Amino acid sequence: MTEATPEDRSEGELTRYCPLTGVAGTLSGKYAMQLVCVVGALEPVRFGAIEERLAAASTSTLSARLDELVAERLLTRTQYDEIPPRVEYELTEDGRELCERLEPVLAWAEEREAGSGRT
Amino acid sequence: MTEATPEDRSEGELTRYCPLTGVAGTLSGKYAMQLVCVVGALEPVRFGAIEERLAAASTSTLSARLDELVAERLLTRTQYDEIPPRVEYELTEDGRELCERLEPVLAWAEEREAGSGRT
DNA sequence: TAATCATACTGTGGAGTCTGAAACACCGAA
DNA sequence: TTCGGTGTTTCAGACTCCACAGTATGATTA
Repeated sequence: MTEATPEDRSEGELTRYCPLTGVAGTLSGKYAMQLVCVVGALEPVRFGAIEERLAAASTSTLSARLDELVAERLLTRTQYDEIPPRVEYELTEDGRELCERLEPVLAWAEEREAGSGRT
Repeated sequence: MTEATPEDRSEGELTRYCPLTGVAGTLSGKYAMQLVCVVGALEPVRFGAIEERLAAASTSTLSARLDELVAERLLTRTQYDEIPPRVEYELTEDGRELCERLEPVLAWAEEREAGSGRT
């Protein structure tokens, strides 16, 4: 019960980052963050187009991740009963909000990769 | 070679999100994002303090994640040869940049968890 | 007619990675 | 001698990912 160090670090917030539920957990999946941004950039976008951009991911992984994101209501899946089948993904409003916040992170990460002067 | 659909989506960017190297990969680890922000908020911070904030993660996971982040040069580890041992983690400049971009994401995610009106 | 194509997945097996509980190492203090 | 406080490492089990093949439908082609 040593609650003697609340660390009034002025930062103020410091909310409980603990349980990693919902979005935070979903975003830990491989390609999840990229996926959100890819959809955000191309929407409405079909499965095949996503595959092209994220060529490194397997279809099953993509499919799973997509399902998770839909379950989290970050994006919507619209299926057109045509032949051949067509499915389109779009961001929900929540998804768009997330995407906006995520983009700076990814952009920074890529830039960092690029200019990673090894020495 | 059907390069007929460059999708001049005006968004302009659309950089290759493909290989998921470096930071993007590291951030996919469980608690990685939270970890960066926790260190950012409390630095310089000791291992034990991190554990308190991220109580849901095990020490080994934390340790591994910390190592990865150090390897990515997102944070520094300073070990003091005292008894009992003391180790302090701090953000590097890169880490701080990342943290700044990450915080909006996490804040939003938490907020969303909180106000997840089920209907 | 029969074979082929296009799309968006789904299923399988195995390889690989990650996880948490507990044990470990250290040495001063009691 | 036993204890206490730190941070790291071990280990077996759980989980995730990948490559690849297969499913379904109907238009198109030979």
